Amino acid sequence: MSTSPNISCANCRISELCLPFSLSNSELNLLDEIIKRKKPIQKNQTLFKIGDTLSGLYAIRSGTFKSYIENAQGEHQVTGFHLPGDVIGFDALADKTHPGTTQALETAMVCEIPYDVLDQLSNQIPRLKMQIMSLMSAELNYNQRHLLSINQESAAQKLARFLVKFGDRLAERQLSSKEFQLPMTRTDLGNYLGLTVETVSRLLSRFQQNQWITLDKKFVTIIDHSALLQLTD
Amino acid sequence: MSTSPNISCANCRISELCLPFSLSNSELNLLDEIIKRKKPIQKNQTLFKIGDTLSGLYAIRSGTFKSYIENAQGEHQVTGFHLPGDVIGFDALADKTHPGTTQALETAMVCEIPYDVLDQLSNQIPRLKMQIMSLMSAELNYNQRHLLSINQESAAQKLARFLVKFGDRLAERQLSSKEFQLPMTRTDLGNYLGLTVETVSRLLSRFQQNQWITLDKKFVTIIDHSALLQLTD
DNA sequence: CGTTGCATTGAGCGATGTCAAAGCCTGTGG
DNA sequence: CCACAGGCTTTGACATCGCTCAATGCAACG
Repeated sequence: MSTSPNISCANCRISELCLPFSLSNSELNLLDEIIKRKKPIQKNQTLFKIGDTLSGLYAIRSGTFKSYIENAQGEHQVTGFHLPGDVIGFDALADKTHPGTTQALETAMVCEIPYDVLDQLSNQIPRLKMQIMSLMSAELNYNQRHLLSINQESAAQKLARFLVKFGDRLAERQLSSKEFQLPMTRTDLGNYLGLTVETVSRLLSRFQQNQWITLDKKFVTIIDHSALLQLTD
Repeated sequence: MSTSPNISCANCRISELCLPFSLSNSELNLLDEIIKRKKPIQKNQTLFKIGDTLSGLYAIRSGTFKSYIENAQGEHQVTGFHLPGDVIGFDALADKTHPGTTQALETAMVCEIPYDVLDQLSNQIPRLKMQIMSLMSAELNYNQRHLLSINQESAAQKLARFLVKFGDRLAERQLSSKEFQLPMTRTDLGNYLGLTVETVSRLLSRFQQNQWITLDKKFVTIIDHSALLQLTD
């Protein structure tokens, strides 16, 4: 089954990721009607920008994205990387405006869930409302864990944890947790982890020397998973 | 008007903070019926602990709290400080279990909004549902900004920003943004900001030497607000 | 009045940032 | 198809900010 533009929610292979709750067929069909399938988004194109009015939430069908906010001087802070099945845009619900920019790291497909219709529909389908709250809650949790890592771990620990977690997220999507592409640049990765590019590069080299991973540009193979894990706790 | 245990939502002086949306009187009365007013929570007592089953959300009527999560070794990461009017517990919605502990920093009063009733009521009052999502979204935003500060700013910048922001949050509550108690220990503050106690202590001393603040134990007076602001951008 | 937790201050060091240079891809246009 | 430009990555030398370790001070409380 492909992720072609015209597939329905009921048949979408990532529906259990983006809205992983047991909706009835009739509920799924309701949802299906409101979802807009957008045309492909090319690498480096933005899905929305800082200050854009909230149009809707987005479920990623394929491809990966990064999100970032800016400080007063226009410097970026990468706030997350998003994979197929992720739903993004929750941070815009508060003031109906996106606080950050979300940009494709490779060609991607998304479904838009228009905000106003979602609002109505979540009244008709209580489970949908709960599901959205649950996703937002999970994001809060994820960010808390990230803060813990950022604040308390060494550069090597942060990077090792990132690699393992990224693999875990891929595994949830039936992909290999041990062999994968890192879709982001070293700079983006360093920015996310609070490290400089140079540190990221040096550490990746060291991990490779230690025979913990192999590296071919953006392609990572985790050889010694337990060594990485051990570093993180 | 006091924050006595038996006051109704309609008359609560912080209702526009904890649920700052225009509910009709009948809606307010509905909300009023479900809210449990808890007995006072003493300093160092916990409101809930890591792993506790979600009972409900909590609106703080008076007092302050800190929240923290733990890593595998039991080390704490302070994830936030909560003031009157804040609603906490959203991070437990995902798996109906609190991922962290919330502890009173001084004697406090809270209202509990039982989860199951909230769930039902949010179906009857769509605006309540939106309000909750909005609060969660705002928390996501706040955490993103915190990450930016943690990752990109120097120790002095982080601390200066914290002092200004804390003052701002007090101002939103009609309290002085320039003269206030820091309810947390230096250790908690350092932990939150990703700094050691010693660094926090040294910086506070330096800020005082620079005539930017005065310090008397936990009581802070901001003398040169603009100097602190300037440091942060 | 002793104990205990919290805060302050100093000295020294090390992890990570900064600065610099070179190499390597990728995409583009001739 | 090749040459070039620009961006990304790697590696090295060096500097420094904030951490670690240690000691002292201070206040609250039993």
